[in-house]
Amino acid sequence: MAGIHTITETERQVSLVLGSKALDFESMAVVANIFRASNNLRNHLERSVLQAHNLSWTGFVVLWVVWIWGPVETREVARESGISKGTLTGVMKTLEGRGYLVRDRGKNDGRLVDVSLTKAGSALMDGLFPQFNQEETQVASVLSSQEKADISRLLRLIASHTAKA
Amino acid sequence: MAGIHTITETERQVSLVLGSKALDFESMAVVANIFRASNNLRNHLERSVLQAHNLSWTGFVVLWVVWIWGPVETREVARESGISKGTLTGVMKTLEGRGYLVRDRGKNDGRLVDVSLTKAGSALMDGLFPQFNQEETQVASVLSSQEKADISRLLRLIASHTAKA
DNA sequence: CTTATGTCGTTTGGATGCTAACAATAATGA
DNA sequence: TCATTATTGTTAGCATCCAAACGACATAAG
Repeated sequence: MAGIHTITETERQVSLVLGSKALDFESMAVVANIFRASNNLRNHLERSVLQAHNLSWTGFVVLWVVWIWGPVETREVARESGISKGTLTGVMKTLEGRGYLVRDRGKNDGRLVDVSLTKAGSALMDGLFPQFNQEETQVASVLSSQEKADISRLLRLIASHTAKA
Repeated sequence: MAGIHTITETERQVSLVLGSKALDFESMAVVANIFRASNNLRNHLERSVLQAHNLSWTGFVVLWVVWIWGPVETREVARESGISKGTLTGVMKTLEGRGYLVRDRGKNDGRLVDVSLTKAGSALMDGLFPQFNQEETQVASVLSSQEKADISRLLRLIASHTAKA
C-alpha cells in the first residue's frame, strides 16, 4: 500500500474533518481504490519488467499500441495510448532515437503521419510482452477466475461511462 | 472510452499478432481495464472539478492529504499522495506560492518539515471536496450498491498485493 | 479559383514525475 | 567523545504531460 492509512482510517478522518456534511463514502471508496490499484500496479510493472529495458510506462504503452495496430496514424496512437498529441510527439522522438519505431508522412493525406515498429522494436516487444503478461498473471492471481471477470466488467462500466461525460 | 477499439477487439488483435503463444487474456483484461478506468476517471475529474480552480490532479491530491491529516510531515504526505519526495517538493513550492499551504521546520527533529493548510487552502477544500465527491457519486452511479462494495474489495486486494511485491 | 473552415502533427511554456546525489540533522556505538 | 551510519527534505537532470498556439494540408461553399 502506498499510504500509511487504510481506506477505513481515511474515511473516519474525512468524516471527522467534514463533520456534519453528507458524503458518499461508498463512491469515494470506489474512486480511491481505482487510483490506488492503478498507481501500485504501474509502479510494480515499471520496476519488475520495464526498468531493465530503460523503458518508461508511456514509452511501453506507445510501443504496445504500434506493435498491435501498426502501421497506424499518430492521432490513433495518441487516443489509444491515452495521452495528448503533444506528449506523443515527444515520446515518439525518444523512441525513434533509440531505433524502436519510424515515422512516415502519409501519401494520400499530407497531414497524417504513419507510425510503425522497426525490427529492433518488434524484437523488443516479442520478448517483452510475454514477460509483461506473466507479471499481469501474477498480480491478478489474488482473484478467482470469476472475480477477474467481475472486476473487468465493472471497470468497463466505469470507463465507458466516464468517457462520454 | 479513450481508445477507438474495445477490449474485445484489442484482445483479438493481440492474439492475431502473437499467434500461437499462450497468453492470459483474463488477467490482461483486469490490468488493462484498471488503467482505462483510472485514466478516464482522472481526465473526467480534472475537467469537471479541478480545471476551474487551475488545480492539477497531483496538486489536488496533496492538498487533500494535508487537509485531512494536517499538520503532517512531508514524508507522510509523499507516501499518502503516492508521489516521490522530489516531486512533492516541487508541487508544494507551487501550492505554497499560491498561498494554499505553509511549511515549518520541525522543532524536535530538525530534518522534518511540517505541512499545513492556510486559511485560503482550507476554504478552497471546504468548497471543493463536496463538489468532488458529488462527481464521484455521479461516475459511480452506473454501479449498484452491492457492485460498489464488490469492486472496492477486489481493487483493494490488487492494491495491497502489488504494494508488497 | 478562392476564401473559409477544419484537421493533423509539431512546438512552446509551464507543471509534474522519477532517480540519484547532496547537505543537514539525528542516532548509534565503541 | 567522535566517527559511523541512517534519515529527511532539497536539488539537479532528464523524461513525460497538457493546453494552446502554430504552420501545413485538406475540404467545402460560393
